[in-house]
Formats: sequence, C-alpha cells, structure tokens
Amino acid sequence: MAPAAAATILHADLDAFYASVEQLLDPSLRGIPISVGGAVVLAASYEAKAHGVTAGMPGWKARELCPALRFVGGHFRDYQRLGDLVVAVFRDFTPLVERISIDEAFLDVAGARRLFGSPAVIAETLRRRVRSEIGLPVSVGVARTKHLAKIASQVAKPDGLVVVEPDGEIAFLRPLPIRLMWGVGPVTQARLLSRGIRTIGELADTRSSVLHHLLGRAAGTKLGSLAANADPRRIETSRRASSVGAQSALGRRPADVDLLRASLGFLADRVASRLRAADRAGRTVTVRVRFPGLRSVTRSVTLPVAISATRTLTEVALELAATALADHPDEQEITLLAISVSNLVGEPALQLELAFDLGDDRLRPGTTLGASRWAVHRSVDAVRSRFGREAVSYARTALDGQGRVPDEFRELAEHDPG
DNA sequence: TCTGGGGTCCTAGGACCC
DNA sequence: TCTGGGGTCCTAGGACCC
Repeated sequence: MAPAAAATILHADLDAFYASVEQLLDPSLRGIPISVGGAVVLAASYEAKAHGVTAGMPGWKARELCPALRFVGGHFRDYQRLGDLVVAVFRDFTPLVERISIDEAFLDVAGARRLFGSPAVIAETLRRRVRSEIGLPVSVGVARTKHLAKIASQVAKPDGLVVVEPDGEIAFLRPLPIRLMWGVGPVTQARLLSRGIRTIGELADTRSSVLHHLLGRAAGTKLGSLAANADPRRIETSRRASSVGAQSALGRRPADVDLLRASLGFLADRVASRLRAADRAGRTVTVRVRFPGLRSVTRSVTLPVAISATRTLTEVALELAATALADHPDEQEITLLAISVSNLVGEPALQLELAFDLGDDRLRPGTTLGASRWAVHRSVDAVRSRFGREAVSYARTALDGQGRVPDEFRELAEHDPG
C-alpha cells in the first residue's frame, strides 16, 4: 500500500552532546566517565553510560553507579555555538533542515542527490565533515520517514550510520524494543509490557481495540500506525512556538509572599521579555506549583485579551499561585514555581492591552495604566539588548541567593533556532 | 535523599452555543 | 417544555520529548 518512495530522510543526532563538547574542549576529559551537571545529570559521556549513568538522573545516584564519575561545569555558550556550526554543515547539503533541538535535526536530501550522491553517501560525508571540521561525533539514520530515520539513528549510536531501505523496513522494525518508538516513555512501556508487548512487531500485531483500552484513543491510534509503519510527517523548516514559559527549582522553601513575589517576578520578566522580543502576546497564563515529593498542581486562566507586560503577567501569576496554594492548605513548602503563557497571538494588538488593567483581584477594562507599563518595558528591553541583561533589573526581581541556574542554560533550553 | 529548564500533545469534564 | 446532536472553548492533569 505504501507508495514506493525512496529513503531520503536523514536524522542526525550528536552523541552525548554536552559531554562530547566538554571532552573536545578539555582533552584531559577524554576517555573517562564524566557528567555535565551536578544535581542532575544533563549529559553523560559514553564512558559514564557504560556504568548505567543516564541523562536526567540525580547526581547522587550517578555517583553511586560510577564512583569515578567526574562532574564538570557546563560551557553553555559553547554548546550553542558548536550546535549552530553543526547545523550550518547540514545546510550545505539541503535547505530542508528541521532542527528539533540543540543537538538533533531532520534533513530531506531528496533534491540533493544529483549534487552530493545517494542519501547514504550524503550521510557519510556529513558525518565525516562534522567530525573533522568541528570535532564531534554524530550518528545518522537514513530512511523513508522521520520516525524510521529517528529510530535508525538511535540504533546507529554511538558514532554510526544506519540506512533502512524501503523494502527492509518491516524486518528492521519488528525485533526492536518498543521503547525506541517516539512517544513510548516509561509509563507506556510499562503498560505495554504488562500485556507482554515487548517489541515493535508485537505492538503492530496487537488489535487496535486493545491499544485504545490500554493507552487511550489518540495514543493507541498513533502508536498503532507508527508500529504499522505509517508516518506522513514532512520536514518543517520553521515552526512557531505555541507557548512560552519559565520555571525555577527552589529547593524546599516555605511558600511565603516574599518568595512568591521574587520568584514569580523573575519568571514573569523572563517570559514577558521573550514574548515582546518575538512581537507576541498570549491570553492564557498557567502557573505550576510543585510541592515536596514531586506533587505538582497547575492553575490557569484565559484572559479576554493577550498580554505581554511583565507587571500584568506577574500579577496574574500571583493570583493563580495564591489560588493553587489556597487549594492545598496542608502544603507548607514548595520546591518549584513555573509560569507559562499560551494561546499566543502574533503581532499583539497593543491598544487592547493598553485599555486593560488588573484591579485588586478582578480584571477591569477602562484604565490606561498599561500604556506606561508597556512603554517602560519596551525601553528596558532596548537597554538590555544594547548593554546586556544585567544593566537593568526590576526592583522586585533581584533574587536573593536564587536563580541558581545560569541564564546561558535557560537560553540554551529555549532552543529557538532563529 | 526524588532531579533542570524548555517545550508539545492528549484526555476528560463542564460550560455554552446553535 | 427535560429532550437531540454537534461543535468550541476552558481548565486540570499527565505523558512525553530534548
């Protein structure tokens, strides 16, 4: 049934990216187990992975598994710089590059074959160039669809190339563990395992009614069709974010007003300035509060108009956080605060926000306080872009001993590939 | 001694409209 | 005059991705 298309989609994935960069920058780190990040492992070198250390693991657990583990500080600006250099190499082969994170991209090289050779040849050339010109190992999967290419690059790791020809797809997929599929995380994996489903082949053989019952309608349908090897997604060279957010882990702190004001002010400032920089604004504000034990709750509100002003966002966020805390009177401490703005509109209709203000606890149209606020924020943004973020800081947002995470890391995580 | 910061998508129930 | 179906939006929570 599937149209006889050629395998022209590449998925390129830099191996243990942050750790590889550290080993590139400091030769004394090569060949030894290292972790980037201390409290949480952001990336582990392959020498560390051999001991079972994985990204996302708490630092103390990683040390337990690998006592010789070296913890190294992150050179976040270098990650961004080198990641950009790698993508520039990709663009030498085709403009059809979809960057999905700092260290990962899809390419469609269908139109590049006459110039550069078969997709397999292109993949080898690309790997060689990234290695020789930048110094980093990259694994590549080549296949007819994005899903297959992504799985192929996982199989290729570390530092390898796997090509899946169209007539070999089923044989390639069937024996692989379900965990390699896009969308199968720990929970889904456990649910499927409980039914004895271990491989993609076994998943493909499972009746769709069983999958719906096990995973819900959409997830069941999606996984079923992926396992059956149907994936219509195309390369998207640009995509606009549909939400903008920021969060801060706090350790265990009493949930008092000062902490809320300082933290939410800081977060609202980050979110709102990013919105304004992108000429966007959003109607829905969501606040997440996390309590000890990783229990978290969210409260959200959809406003009649889209906002992008720091003060307005701060006040809405404070209201929402207060609601969340009021609903959980037994919780004395919080461990994280987050703000997210969604329901975004492009070119924000500024006049609307100008005619809009937050009263004591109720939204009320009719005042123009927003106008001066907006003007203030605009000039603050301008000063910062010229002199750097530290040049101006909102009185309320000067955090005491907080904001542990460097701004460079936050910016890296935004992964806005221009 | 339960961990970072940035996202996407889905579900389920309820409100509301036609 | 308590009965139908469909659609959209909103809210809270959860799984998953890098």
